[in-house]
Amino acid sequence: MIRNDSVKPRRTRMSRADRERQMLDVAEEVFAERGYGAVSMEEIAELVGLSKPMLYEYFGSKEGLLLGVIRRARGELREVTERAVEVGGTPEEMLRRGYIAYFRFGEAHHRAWLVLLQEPVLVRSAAEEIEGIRRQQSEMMVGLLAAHLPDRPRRALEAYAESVIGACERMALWRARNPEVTPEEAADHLMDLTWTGLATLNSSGGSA
Amino acid sequence: MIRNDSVKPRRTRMSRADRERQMLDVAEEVFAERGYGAVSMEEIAELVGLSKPMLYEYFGSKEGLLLGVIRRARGELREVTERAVEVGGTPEEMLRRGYIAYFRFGEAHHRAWLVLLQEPVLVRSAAEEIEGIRRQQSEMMVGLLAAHLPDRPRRALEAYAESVIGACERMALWRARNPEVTPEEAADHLMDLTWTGLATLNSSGGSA
DNA sequence: ACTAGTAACTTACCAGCGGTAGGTTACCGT
DNA sequence: ACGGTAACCTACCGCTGGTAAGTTACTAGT
Repeated sequence: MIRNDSVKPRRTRMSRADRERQMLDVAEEVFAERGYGAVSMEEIAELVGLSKPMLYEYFGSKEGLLLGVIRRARGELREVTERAVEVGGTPEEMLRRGYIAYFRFGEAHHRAWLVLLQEPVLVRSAAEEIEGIRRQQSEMMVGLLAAHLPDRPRRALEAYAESVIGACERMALWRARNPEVTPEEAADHLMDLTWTGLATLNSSGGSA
Repeated sequence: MIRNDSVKPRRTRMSRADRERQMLDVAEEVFAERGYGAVSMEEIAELVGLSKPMLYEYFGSKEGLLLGVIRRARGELREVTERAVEVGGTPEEMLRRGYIAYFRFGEAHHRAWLVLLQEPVLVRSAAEEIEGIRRQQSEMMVGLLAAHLPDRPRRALEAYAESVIGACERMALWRARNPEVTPEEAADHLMDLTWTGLATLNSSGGSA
């Protein structure tokens, strides 16, 4: 049988792990670029250079694929922020370093970032999965706050943690619209709000 | 021709405005309950008691329907918070009243609320629409802050506003998981964080 | 070097969804 | 009584997510 590689190019077979990473890369890019709903599985498969059923073998469903993308990105983010916080120092320094790490991650992985911030709540079945990761994020934050505010009830600390995370996410989105703002600057603004507080901000210096 | 009303019940014809409101009510409930992706237009039409093309005549597309739900809810929310802030008083009072109004709205319209917070990210066009409304939200917040912090550059005020909005949204989601937290309590926590600031929080009283 | 096994990959299909064209029915003004 | 029009329906289409069943290429054992 004659092979015509120019029409049907030789598909290089890959190991499970490599293929999976490649699929996630493609999905991440295209979800971020055009949105989950606007991209078909067929199209993703074509971009990867495979046929659709392969995606389903690896991820089970379209939701599963999105979930894979989100999980990977969240994992990397968690690693980065935790490392930044675990250096130690005063609570203020830790908080600030955490903020900076968070925004730097957004800069470096900015495609993954968009997916992470914009798509997660979509998937109903993924809600629990996401919830777990969030709880980790929140736990870390609560731990940090507990060291600094030992007298506060845990409920209050949870509320602070949740609010801080929300502020971070929104700030990251704002930064995406204002790319000239550096991670350090963004962190300064957040420190002004969450650390110094609006009350004392008009008398003290704060960020420029 | 013989009419059998028990099989095909008499559909009460309604005026444009009434039908539209009814459609939005149904869509809001079912989107919140099961998620945008898990509900078909056919099903919504059936719940309304009409056939599918009617939905398309009114809203153009499924996205359009979601957009309608979101727009209505956002409009109501904006109205409520603006009214709460426009009463005047010190910046601190205004901010606190704004928070409370925000969380009270979440309690009163809690189905609409879930749609509002969770679904926009899914649909691209909806996300853009939302962005506009958010900008209004942000504008209002910047105005409030500008009165209190006249010396800050506008860029910083924008950053604060954005962060505060993010904190609110996240806090609302947290409250959905902890229903025993009252709107006033949630507002107190947010005031602790954004007004008093974490730095001064361990020495001053703050919320219980 | 030949075969057997298996893991990677494909073609070909389906049900159900969003969306639409074109016809039908009930209400209103005259 | 009778158009006219606005509300409404039936019947269809193309495409998408998802799957069953078969094919191809790499690998290990002899």
